[in-house]
Amino acid sequence: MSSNANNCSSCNLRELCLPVGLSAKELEQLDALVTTRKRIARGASLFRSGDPFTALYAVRTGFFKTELNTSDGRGQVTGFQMSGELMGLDGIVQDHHNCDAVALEDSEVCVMAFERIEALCREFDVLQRHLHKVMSREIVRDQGVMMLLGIMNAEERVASFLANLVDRHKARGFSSSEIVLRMSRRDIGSYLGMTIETVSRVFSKLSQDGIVEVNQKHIRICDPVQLIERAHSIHASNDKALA
Amino acid sequence: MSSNANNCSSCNLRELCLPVGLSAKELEQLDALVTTRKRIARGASLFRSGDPFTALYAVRTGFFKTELNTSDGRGQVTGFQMSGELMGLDGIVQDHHNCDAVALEDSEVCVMAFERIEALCREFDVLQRHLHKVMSREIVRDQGVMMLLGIMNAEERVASFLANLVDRHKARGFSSSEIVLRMSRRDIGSYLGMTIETVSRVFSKLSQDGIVEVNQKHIRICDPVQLIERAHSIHASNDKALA
DNA sequence: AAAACCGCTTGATTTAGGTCAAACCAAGTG
DNA sequence: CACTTGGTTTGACCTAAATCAAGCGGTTTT
Repeated sequence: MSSNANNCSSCNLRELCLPVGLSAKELEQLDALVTTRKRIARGASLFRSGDPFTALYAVRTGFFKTELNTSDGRGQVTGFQMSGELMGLDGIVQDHHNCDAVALEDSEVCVMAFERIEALCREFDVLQRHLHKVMSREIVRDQGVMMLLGIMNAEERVASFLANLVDRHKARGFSSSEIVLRMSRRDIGSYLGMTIETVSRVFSKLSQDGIVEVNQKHIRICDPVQLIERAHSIHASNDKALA
Repeated sequence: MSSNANNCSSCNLRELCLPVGLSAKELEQLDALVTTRKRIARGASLFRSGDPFTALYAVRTGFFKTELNTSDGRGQVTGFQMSGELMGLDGIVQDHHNCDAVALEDSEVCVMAFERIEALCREFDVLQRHLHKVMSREIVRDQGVMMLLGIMNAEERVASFLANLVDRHKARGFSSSEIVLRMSRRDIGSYLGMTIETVSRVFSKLSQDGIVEVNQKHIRICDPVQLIERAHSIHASNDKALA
């Protein structure tokens, strides 16, 4: 029994979460990486800003948001994490976490002690390279969000957000036309730097234009091509580029 | 002669750029890290999006911006780098760079072959930890920019930007009250997600309020305390937090 | 030295998205 | 079942910042 044993080598998220191309022997070592699992109930935090940093976490099942909280109680959602994705990289630099990780549904994470990760990385260059790629990917992702917040209008932001979710669903073999939003409009608004009202209005607009069907948290992508169009139009003043 | 020899152990930027607490033997190894130096003229690029990734770069002298360019010719400045700061981390994940690094004045960088960095990190855990901290710091910095772009108004953005520059000048032992902006208003606007006109207006406002004196690229910080105040006021609607 | 140019500032006007307010709609709950 | 409650939608109005436009020093060109 227990075919979903407590190891990475048999995990079906391996290709998303951990490096490919490891030898059998290396894979064995890898299984030593995940020391424990942890269940987080919907609404609870995996870690909070200021908590001591000891481990990285991979989402096994469920869905998370990470957010920064300001002194005045407002917050900025910095990302959403789904199965196979990592959390906690922000904690390395100061040995404590710099954001909150909140479960948006009942979730389970793999706990990987960072000391152990580092030790293994010193032994296996493939794993080392993978860790560096994971961190680099996070940097590139963050820069994409900067771009979104810096130069895109409301419609482009929402379209990018949806297109991105679709991609990540596809990568997991989920339906790419039918997605269920795990986060509230407030979270979406915070992530995209706009109010819930504007998020709602853009959803309605995309719906009117036949690109998506919106039913509360249920989104059907009717026209994925148009969706990507909307994500990349980058203002109306494209004419400058032509001149 | 040549007391500014081609090694890290004698570089006065070491504390910013590389880890402290290395033994003499480790420092020797470290000197093997910087294989070459490279001069970049003002306006020239150190690397461009799409270039193959082979190395990380530390600014030795000068000043850089990194920016993402969109298909339509618009760009988003993602950061400014001064002496001791690293560039190129974005390139690891896909083995090619994901942004352009442009010198804003005649500059010199230390070239550190990434393969060699990784090899040394497998040997020295102190260096390994340092590299991870550097990457984590970049992630935390990026999240700070997200916050800036997501929830701050124009004045807060500009004040944060200036306060940040002041901090980095301090860390280098430069004057903290007198700074020279190396970048154009356009670059500042792009970084802060606003137009050059708005940047200019906020500078004028801060100047009228006696917080700074602005003379083209020369900025005198008259009231650093007030400057930080302005950076953190986070809208006028703080009352919610009190309720 | 006039002219053309470039980056910056300032003013007038417009607009995208924020704010305020009301209604709507599921999902609990007494 | 009426009644909260909390998230969402929609409409009316407002404002911060964008856009449009003009002028202002420097600096380079001719």
